Amino acid sequence: MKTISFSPRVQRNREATIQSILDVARDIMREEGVAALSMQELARRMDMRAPSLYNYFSGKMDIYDALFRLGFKLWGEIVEKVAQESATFQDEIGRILEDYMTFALENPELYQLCFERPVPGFVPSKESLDLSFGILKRSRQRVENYKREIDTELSSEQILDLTIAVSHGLTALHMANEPHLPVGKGRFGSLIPAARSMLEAYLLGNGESK
Amino acid sequence: MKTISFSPRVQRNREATIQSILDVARDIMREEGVAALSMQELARRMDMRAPSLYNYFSGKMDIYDALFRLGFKLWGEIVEKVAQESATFQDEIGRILEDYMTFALENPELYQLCFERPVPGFVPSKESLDLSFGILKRSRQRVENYKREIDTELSSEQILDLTIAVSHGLTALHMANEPHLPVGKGRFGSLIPAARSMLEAYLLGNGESK
DNA sequence: GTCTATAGCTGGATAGAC
DNA sequence: GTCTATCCAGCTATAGAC
Repeated sequence: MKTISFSPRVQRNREATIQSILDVARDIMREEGVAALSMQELARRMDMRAPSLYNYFSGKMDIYDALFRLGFKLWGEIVEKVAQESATFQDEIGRILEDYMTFALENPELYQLCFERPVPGFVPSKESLDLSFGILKRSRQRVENYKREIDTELSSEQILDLTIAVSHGLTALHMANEPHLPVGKGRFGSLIPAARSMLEAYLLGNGESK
Repeated sequence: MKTISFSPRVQRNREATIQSILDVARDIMREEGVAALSMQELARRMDMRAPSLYNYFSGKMDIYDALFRLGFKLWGEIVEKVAQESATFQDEIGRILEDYMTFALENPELYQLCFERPVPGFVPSKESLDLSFGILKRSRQRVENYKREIDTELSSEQILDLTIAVSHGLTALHMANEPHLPVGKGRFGSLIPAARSMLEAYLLGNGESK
C-alpha cells in the first residue's frame, strides 16, 4: 500500500506519453479515416480526459502536424536507404516504385496525411514543410549526379517529378481500389515492373523489357 | 396581392430545386473541402431550413452519392468525346492525359469525390459503382480494338491501367501542389508531353520524342 | 413542401480546483 | 499533470403543425 494504483498506460515520462498519444492517434486515423480523428476519442483510448491531452499538444492540428513530420521522417529514411543500397539509376527507380507503395501500405494514415489532403483546414507548419522540401532537394541532387548516364532532354527536376508521378499514380490507385493486397499484387500493384521498364526505357533510351 | 412573396431561389419545380441543391453543395465542397459539406450550411445558402432538404434527399450521403454519379456522368461524356475525336491511339493517350487534368481543375470537388476517398463513411451505392464500372469497361473495349497496333506483352487491361496511373499521378500531384495553375503549367502539369511520349514509346515501341 | 421545435449527439477548447 | 465542470458550437435527423 506504499503506492497508489497505476494507469495501464506507460507513465515513465513525458516523451513516452507523447509517443503513445501519436501511436493511438494513428490507430484512430487508420480505423476511422484520417479526417475522423477526435480529441475525445483519443482521450478515451488513452484512458485520459480530453483536457489532459492539451498538456502535450496545443490542439488537434498540432497532432496532425507532428504526424505529418513523422511521415516525412520515415519516408526520408526510406529514400536514404534506397540511395545507399542502389548501384544504378535503374535500381533506384525500381526500388522507389516499390518502396513508395510499401510505405503507403504499411502507413496508410501517414501516407494520406503527407501525400493527399484529406483534412479540411489542416495546413502543415513551415517547419514541417521545410522537412518535406529537404527530402525533395536531396533527391534532386541525386538525380543530378546520375544525369550523365541519362539520355533525355528533360531536366533533372523533370526526371524526378515524372518518376514521382508514376510512383504516386500506381500507389494512389492501389490504395483507393485494393488496399488489402500487398505490393506487387492487384490491378495497379502488379504494374510496378511495367512502370519500371517504361521509365527506364524513356529515361535511358534502353528498350530492354521486364 | 394575388400571390405571396417568392423566395429568391428558383421554385419552378422539383427538378430545378434538386439541381440547385447539388450546385450549392458543390460550391461548399469546393470552398471548404469535400468532407466539410453540412446540411445546415447547405440549407443556409439555399435560404431554407435544414429539414426541408430531406424532402429532396434522404440524407447527406445521398447527396454525396448523387454527386458521385454526376462526376462519373461528366467524366464518361469526356471519355466518349475523346474516343470520337481521336484518329489514333497516340491521339487518344494525349487527349486523356490532358482531359483528365482539365476535368480535375474544372471540377475539383467531383474529382476528389470520385477518384480519391476524402469522406470518412461515404460508400457509393451499387448503382453508382455500376456507372463508374461501365465507363471502365467501355474504355477497355476501346483499347482492345487498338491492340493490333500496340507492341507490348501487356494485356489491354494493363495498357489501360498504366495509362490511367500516369494520368492520375500527374493530376493528383498537380491538384495537391499547384491547383491554381492551368493544364500544362507547373511542376506536374508541364510534364504531360513527356508523359505522353513515354507512354507512346513504351506501348508502341516508338521512340519518337515530343 | 415548408416550417418550428427538438432530440440527441459529438466536437474543440478553456478555467480553475487539486 | 490530471481532473471536473463548463462553454459554446456544430451537426444529422425526426416529429408534427401548418
